Amino acid sequence: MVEAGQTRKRKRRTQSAPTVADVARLAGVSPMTVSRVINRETAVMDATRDKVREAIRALDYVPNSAARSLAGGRQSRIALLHSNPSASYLSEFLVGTLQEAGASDAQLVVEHCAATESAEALAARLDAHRVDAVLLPPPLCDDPALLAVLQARGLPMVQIATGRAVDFAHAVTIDDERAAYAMTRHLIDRGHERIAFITGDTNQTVSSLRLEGYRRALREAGRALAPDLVVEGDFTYRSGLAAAETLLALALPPTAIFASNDDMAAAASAVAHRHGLDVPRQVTIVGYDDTPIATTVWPELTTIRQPIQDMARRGTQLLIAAIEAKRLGRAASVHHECLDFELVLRESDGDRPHD
Amino acid sequence: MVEAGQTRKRKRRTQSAPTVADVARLAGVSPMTVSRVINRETAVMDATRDKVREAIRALDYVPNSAARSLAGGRQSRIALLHSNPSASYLSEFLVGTLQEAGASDAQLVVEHCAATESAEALAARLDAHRVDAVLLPPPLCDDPALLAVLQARGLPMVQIATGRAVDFAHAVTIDDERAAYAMTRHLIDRGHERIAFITGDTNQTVSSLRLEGYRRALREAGRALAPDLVVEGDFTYRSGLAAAETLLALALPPTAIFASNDDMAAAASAVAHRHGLDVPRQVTIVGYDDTPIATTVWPELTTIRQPIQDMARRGTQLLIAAIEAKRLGRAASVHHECLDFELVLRESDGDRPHD
DNA sequence: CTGAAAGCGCTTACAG
DNA sequence: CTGAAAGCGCTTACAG
Repeated sequence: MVEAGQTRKRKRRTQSAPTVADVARLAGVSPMTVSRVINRETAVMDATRDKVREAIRALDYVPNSAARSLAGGRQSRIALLHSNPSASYLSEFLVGTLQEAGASDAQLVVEHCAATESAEALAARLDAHRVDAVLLPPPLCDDPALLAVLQARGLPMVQIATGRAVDFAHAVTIDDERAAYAMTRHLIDRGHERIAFITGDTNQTVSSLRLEGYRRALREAGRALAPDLVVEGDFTYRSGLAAAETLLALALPPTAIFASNDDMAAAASAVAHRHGLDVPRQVTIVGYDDTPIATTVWPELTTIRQPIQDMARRGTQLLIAAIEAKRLGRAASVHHECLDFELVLRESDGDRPHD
Repeated sequence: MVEAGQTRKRKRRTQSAPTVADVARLAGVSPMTVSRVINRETAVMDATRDKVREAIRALDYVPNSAARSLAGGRQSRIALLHSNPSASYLSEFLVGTLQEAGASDAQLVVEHCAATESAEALAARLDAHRVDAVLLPPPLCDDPALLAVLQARGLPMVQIATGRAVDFAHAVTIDDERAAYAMTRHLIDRGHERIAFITGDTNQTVSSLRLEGYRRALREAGRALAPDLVVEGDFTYRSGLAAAETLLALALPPTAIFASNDDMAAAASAVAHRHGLDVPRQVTIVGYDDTPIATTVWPELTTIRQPIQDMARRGTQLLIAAIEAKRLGRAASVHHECLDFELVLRESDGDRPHD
C-alpha cells in the first residue's frame, strides 16, 4: 500500500496533535506564515491572517510550547523566593504567577528561603536552577543582602509590595500610605475621635508607610496625635492580642482600632469580645490585607484589599520582558508600578458610639 | 579568520549553555551515550558512565527540558482543579505539586472551579488546555459528576484526602478515622470524660470518618456516646462559633471539645474566652489539619497534621506514571496510598479540670 | 507580504 | 554496550 502524500521515512507516532504544518496545509500557506499569525506579527495580509485563523480553529490547533521554547531559544526560568509564613498570601501569589508564566511559556521555580540561610547560599541555589529572574514578595523584597547578591549576579528582579523600591529592581506595589490614609479618613467620617493604630513589624518597609497614612489623615482632619493610641505590633496575632489589651486598658480607650493587618485586627476583635465589648457597636475594629482570616472571623473585618494576583501577574510580566531585553542586549529600564487598592467595607466598622 | 573546529553554517547565538554535544565531546563518547546516562539507563558500562558524569560536572551541564519534551514526545500537562477556599491548603498543595512537576518536566495548569460551573463545561476547559491528567484536592475529590466526566474522557486522576476512593481513580489519603481516634484517645488519656465533637461538612466524605474515629475511641474506652455532645458544623469559623455556644450552654458542658478542623477549633476557643473560660485550664480545645490558624490563635492549637506537600507530590508522581503508562498502552493499575498523619501537641489541650 | 532552508537540543529507532 | 541518522514542532535568518 502506498501512503497518501509524501512517504514518511519511518519512525515515531503519527496520531499526534495537529502541527503548524497541518494548519499551513489547510490554510494553503507556509508554516512560516502560520508562525507569524500565532506570534501576532504585523506583516501579514488580513485575508491571509483570516485563512490561517480559521484553519487553527478548524483543527483546534494549540502550539507546542516545548518546540516554541526550543526554536525560539527562550526557556525562561523565574524563581519565586518566599520566606513569608502567610500561606494565604503565597497561594494567591502563586496562582497569579502561574497564570502569567503559563501564558508566556516561562518555567516557575519555587524556593523557600530559611531565615538562617545566607544570601550567597541562596544565590548558589538559583544558579543551580539556571534561574533568569527573581520574584520577591514581602518580606524578602526588603532584604538588602539578598537584593545586593542578586544585583551582583545581574539577575532581573521585582520587589512586590515593598515600601522602599530600589533603583536596580522592578517594583509592583500599592500605595500603602494612601490606603492607610483612606481607611483612617473613613473612620473619621464615621465620627470617631479616638482612633488607635497598631503598627506592623518595623523591619518591613510598608509598616511605616501605613503609620504615616494614619498620621496624615489625623493631621489633615485637625486632630491631635495621641501617642498612647499608637501601639507597636509585629503582624502576628499574638502581638495584636497584647496591643489590644493595652489599648482597651487605657483610661480613655479608643472607639476605633485600626490594625496594620488582619491577623492583628482579628486578635483585637477577640480581645474586645473578651472585655464584653460588642463589635462594631461599642468598638470599631478594622484590618489591612483582606486575607482569609478577614472573612473567617465574626464579625467579618472591614479592611484594605491588595490585588495580590494582579501584582504577581504584573511582576511576572515585567521579569519576562526584562529577560527578553537582556537577551537582546537592550538596556534594562526599570519599572516601578503602583496598582490600585480597595477599601472593603464589611461588618466590623460602625459609627462612633454615643455615650 | 578560520573558526576552530567545523565551520558553523550561519545563524543563531553561540554563547549558550553547554549541550549534550559538548558533554559528549569532553567525555569522548557520542551524544547518544550521554543521553543514556542522563536517563539512567542500564546498558552503559560503568567506566563510560563515570566519564560522562565527570564531563557533566565539569561543564555544569543541565539538560534543556524543552528539547527533552520535544524529542521525547512527552510534554505532560497536569491540571490542579480547586474550588476549596482554604488558601493555606492550596498553597501547601501547590508547592508540593510544583516541586514534583518541575522535577519531571511536567507542566502544571491551575484551574478554579466555580460551584456554578457544570462538570461538562469544566471538562471542555481541560480539553482546551490539552490536559493529560487531573489532581483533585478536597472537596472536588468527592464530586461524583466531576469524577464521572473525567472518567468518561479517560483522564487519569487522583483523589487527594478523600474518604471514598473510587476504583477508577488513584487516591492519596491519610487514615482520617485512625487520626480522629488517636486524638480522642489522647483526650481520654488526659482524663476527660465529657468530650464533645464538632463535625465537618457532611458533604465531604472525610467528615464521617473523623466522627467515626471519635466514636470508636469512646466505645473502646467503654464510654457512653452522649448525643448532645456531638454538634454539627460545616468547617467554617462561623459554624464553630454556633456549635461551641451550643456546647458551652449545656447543663453539663464538656471539658474537652474536638473540632473537625482548626477554623472551628479557633472559633470554639474564642467562644470559651467570651464565656470567661481559660483554655486549656478550664476547657481543652483541639482541632484538625494544622493549618496556619492553628498557630495564629492563642493558645496555639493541638491538632492533627496532614502531610499536604507529600500528598501533593505523591499524587503528582502517580499521575505522571499513569500518563506514561497510558502512552505506552500499558494497563492502568490504580493506586490507593495512605500516608502517615501526626498528632501535634501544642498548648490548647490539658488535663481534665478537677472541680 | 510570503516562503524554503537550516537549526534549536534532545531522543527514538535501528544497526552493529 | 555504543553510535550515526532522522526527526520532534517550531522559529530565525535570509531571500525574494
